[in-house]
Amino acid sequence: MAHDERRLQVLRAIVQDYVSTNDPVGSKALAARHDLGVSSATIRNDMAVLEEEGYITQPHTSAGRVPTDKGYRFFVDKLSQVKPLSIAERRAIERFLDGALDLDDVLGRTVRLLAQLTRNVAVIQYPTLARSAVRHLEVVQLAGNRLLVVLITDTGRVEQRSVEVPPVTDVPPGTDPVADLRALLNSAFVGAKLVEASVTAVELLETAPPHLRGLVAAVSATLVETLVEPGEDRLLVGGTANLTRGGALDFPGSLRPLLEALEEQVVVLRLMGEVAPSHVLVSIGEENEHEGLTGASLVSVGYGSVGGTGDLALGGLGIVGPTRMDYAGNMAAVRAVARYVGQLLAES
Amino acid sequence: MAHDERRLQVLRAIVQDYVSTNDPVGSKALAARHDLGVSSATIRNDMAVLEEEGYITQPHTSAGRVPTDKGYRFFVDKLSQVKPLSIAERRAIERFLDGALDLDDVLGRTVRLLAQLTRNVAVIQYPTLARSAVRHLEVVQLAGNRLLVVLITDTGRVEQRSVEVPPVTDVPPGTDPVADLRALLNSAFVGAKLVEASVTAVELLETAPPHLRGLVAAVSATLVETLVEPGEDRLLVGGTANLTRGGALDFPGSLRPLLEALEEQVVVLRLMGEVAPSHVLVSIGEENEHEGLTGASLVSVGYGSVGGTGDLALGGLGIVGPTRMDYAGNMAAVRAVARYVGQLLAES
DNA sequence: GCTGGCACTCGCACGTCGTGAGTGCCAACA
DNA sequence: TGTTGGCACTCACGACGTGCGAGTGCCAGC
Repeated sequence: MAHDERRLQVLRAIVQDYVSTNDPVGSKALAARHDLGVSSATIRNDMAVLEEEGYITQPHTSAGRVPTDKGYRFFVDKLSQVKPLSIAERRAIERFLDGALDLDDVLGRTVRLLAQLTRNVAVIQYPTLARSAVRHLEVVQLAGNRLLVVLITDTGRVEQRSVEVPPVTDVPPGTDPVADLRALLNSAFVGAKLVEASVTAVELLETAPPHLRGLVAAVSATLVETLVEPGEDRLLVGGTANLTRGGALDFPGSLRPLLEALEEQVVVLRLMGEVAPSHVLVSIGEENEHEGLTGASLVSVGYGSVGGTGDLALGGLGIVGPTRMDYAGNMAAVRAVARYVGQLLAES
Repeated sequence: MAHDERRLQVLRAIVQDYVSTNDPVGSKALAARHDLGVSSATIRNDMAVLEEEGYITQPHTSAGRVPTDKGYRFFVDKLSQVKPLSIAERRAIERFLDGALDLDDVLGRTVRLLAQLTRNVAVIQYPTLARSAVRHLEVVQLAGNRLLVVLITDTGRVEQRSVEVPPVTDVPPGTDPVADLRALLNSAFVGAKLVEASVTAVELLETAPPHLRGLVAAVSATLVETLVEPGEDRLLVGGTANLTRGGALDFPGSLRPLLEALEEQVVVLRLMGEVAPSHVLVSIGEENEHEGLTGASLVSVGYGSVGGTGDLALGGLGIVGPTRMDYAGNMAAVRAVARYVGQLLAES
């Protein structure tokens, strides 16, 4: 029907106008700013229907209309057109990210870049341990019966854990248990995916020389814990200052809960969940379960790719902002940055 | 003079009342809440003098008085009495920090603890590299001619750097340059303070076998850069949600500049500068040079101690909050936490 | 099914005004 | 000389009233 078609255009126009002006948009203004070919009266009728269907709402009688979460959702799914990045933006991405050396550096630059590009809070997850492989393991003796185990993954991530180990007995003369342990661990784990580590650990324990078994058991246990627990994934957050853009308008319930949610990284990590590099995930307002985020939207996507299918990501990155955001632009920015980061990491 | 004495008590009372109520305090309320033994009229006279001297000011005619930065400064220097922590607070510190294993864990817990205890933003600096000694160096071959160098310090801090190295020529048969490099670096650097590293590096370069000199030079250069540059010090920030406590009252110019300053860690790091474990440093409002912090105060102190004199700290920790804060309480909390963290780190 | 017209609603900005906390000054007192 | 009660004055703030105007819903006509 021609009706439906136009109604959707009205919805699109409302979203666009509201996002750019931050004022509830009325039928008259809409007719003036977009040539929809109909009068404001007709638009009013359409708006009434849209409101009845729950896509828009009015803050108070005789104010303009504002999109609801459902309205944004529809806009994102059906109405928004891919918005190619400007050349300046593409350039900014390259200029910003080229020259990064370490993983830390790459992620740090990325988060700043995304925050600047989208003028929102940017988040990036460290490459998830579960999908990484072991490049090297280092064991250093600490005071007492504690060992420091340093894990270096093929993505360049470095994690350390302090491990309490049982005392070693029956050491064959002329050998160094720590050095032996190091050699043993490396020969067993290097090159293995971390998901397989628990299996490897069991095998290793059986074949290890008796006097090292205590050490191997303790260290393996820590390694396995470290990666089974998804809470161990780390998140980098940047651009929180952007939350204050637009005064207190954007986040009515004050931004305290939002800041809390961002500090409790788990919340955001769970939301980003299983993002794939191929598909930008948008989570709008009330769709977010955590209460601190119910007034915000998250746009995220996976970066890097693991395995042949390319549908597993090394980690996720994205932005957090008011529901009233430029979804099309932000989706494009997030996707472009993720792609570039993926390339960068693949090179090293 | 008895005069002066009483005037100072008036100033103290004003600071205390204002901090707890967040309302400009008038002569009458002051006379009612504190028994200063004089009437409100007399207090008015004292207030006039205090205002003339710049310790207090009135937001507008016929409102109460509010302390100026100078007033807070005087209060902190001369008037505040040490406020011992409650038993509950001491307990909280122990409960919160005991059971931490890694350095990361200790610092993470500390920052959360401080934020919770003082209800402000907490910051903690990683143990500064310059004052740490090398416990171990690890070298891992990356793709191409890149090496990953991992530095483990005696404070448990782990830092990695990716180093571009020149191709190695004239490798004697049967030797592994990377393994040789690792052995060489460890025998030279382990146990050495990082401040002396540049000297050590020069010596090492002279004695190294010719075919390894390129590698040694590149890696040493990176190591030296890493620690000479104080900007490499890292900062952990927590409790930013506390900035929103008290609505927009506390930070009139909105908290955007403050959030920016906190993200630009350098700013805070420079402010904490050379904190000693023995002395709590308070930096109030306009005393802070960085413009984002001119509406805030920083209370910081060093933790851990290096060398016999005990006046060099491993790093600093502290809190950032509105100038209108409970200085006495916060100074006590910061000092107590720092002392405890110092103990924790000394044990390991 | 679209349009212009019209009556109606109601949040917001603005001006007025009373209130009260707080001040400065002064004369009297110790 | 320092303290006190008294008094006139100031002025931010909140309550109240009001006009404006954007926006709406509805209806008759095309």
